Amino acid sequence: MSKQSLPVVDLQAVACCSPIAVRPMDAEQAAVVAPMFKALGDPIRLRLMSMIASVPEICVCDLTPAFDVSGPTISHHLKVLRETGLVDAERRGTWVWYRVRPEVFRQLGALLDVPAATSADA
Amino acid sequence: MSKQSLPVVDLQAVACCSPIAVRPMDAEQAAVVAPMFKALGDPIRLRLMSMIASVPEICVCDLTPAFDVSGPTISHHLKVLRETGLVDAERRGTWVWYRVRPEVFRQLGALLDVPAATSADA
DNA sequence: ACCCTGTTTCGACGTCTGTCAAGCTAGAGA
DNA sequence: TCTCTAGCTTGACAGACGTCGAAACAGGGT
Repeated sequence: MSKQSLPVVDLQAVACCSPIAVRPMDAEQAAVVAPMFKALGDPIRLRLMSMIASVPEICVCDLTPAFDVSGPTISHHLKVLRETGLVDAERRGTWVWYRVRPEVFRQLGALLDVPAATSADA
Repeated sequence: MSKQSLPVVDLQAVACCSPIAVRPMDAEQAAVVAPMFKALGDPIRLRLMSMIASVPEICVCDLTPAFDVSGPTISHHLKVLRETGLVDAERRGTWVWYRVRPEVFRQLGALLDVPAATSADA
């Protein structure tokens, strides 16, 4: 479980970024951030992420029934979200609980911010 | 050029969405939005997007030299961004100019917003 | 006509997706 | 404590999809 092996999401690299509508991203930043967007680029993972993000924490047993794919498939997708550092998992007794990593999630959102008066507003 | 064939980005479906940290996304919303995140899920496309978003508009001739891949490859990635509806292209004389579609871009960012006091803050 | 810019086509290669089967962990019952 | 069962994850595989470049094509200037 990722409780004891939290993926090192070079938060520095993300946290120091301005919104992409403000300053172009360099290659290293892009290499760190792209996998996160990629992880959200699958409908199932996006829904998983939204289900996890909209509550403090949620049990896998509540996630799986919401989809038409098998348990292992959900587990695979959750693994992608975990390895990308977007979510954190913890086993408590029989069940595994997932929750978002707010710092990572927030930074990701910050990249897409559109500052009030940006040229992109044209 | 996509000037005369702007991809219909069911903006309704996106615009009506709360941030995913507020309310889980249904399958249809996810199907519309996921391709956009997917488009940003490649380091080259992410950098292209950031270069385009950080200025009012930009010429392909300024984009291509910034990367170590061939012209056709850049063109491929730009096509993905175009077809996803994230950017718009227009030929003016010899060169093609790209610019973001602010509504789409803004809505995408809104999905990742973290409302001030959300449970995700735990 | 010729050249330049950018896109498209096509093919090779790698990566991702989803299922089945097996493995592992935790709690329940004897 | 030992075994049984449930819950999830991991491994291995086949099929689908994405990535990239060489070459061919179209649009525009001169």
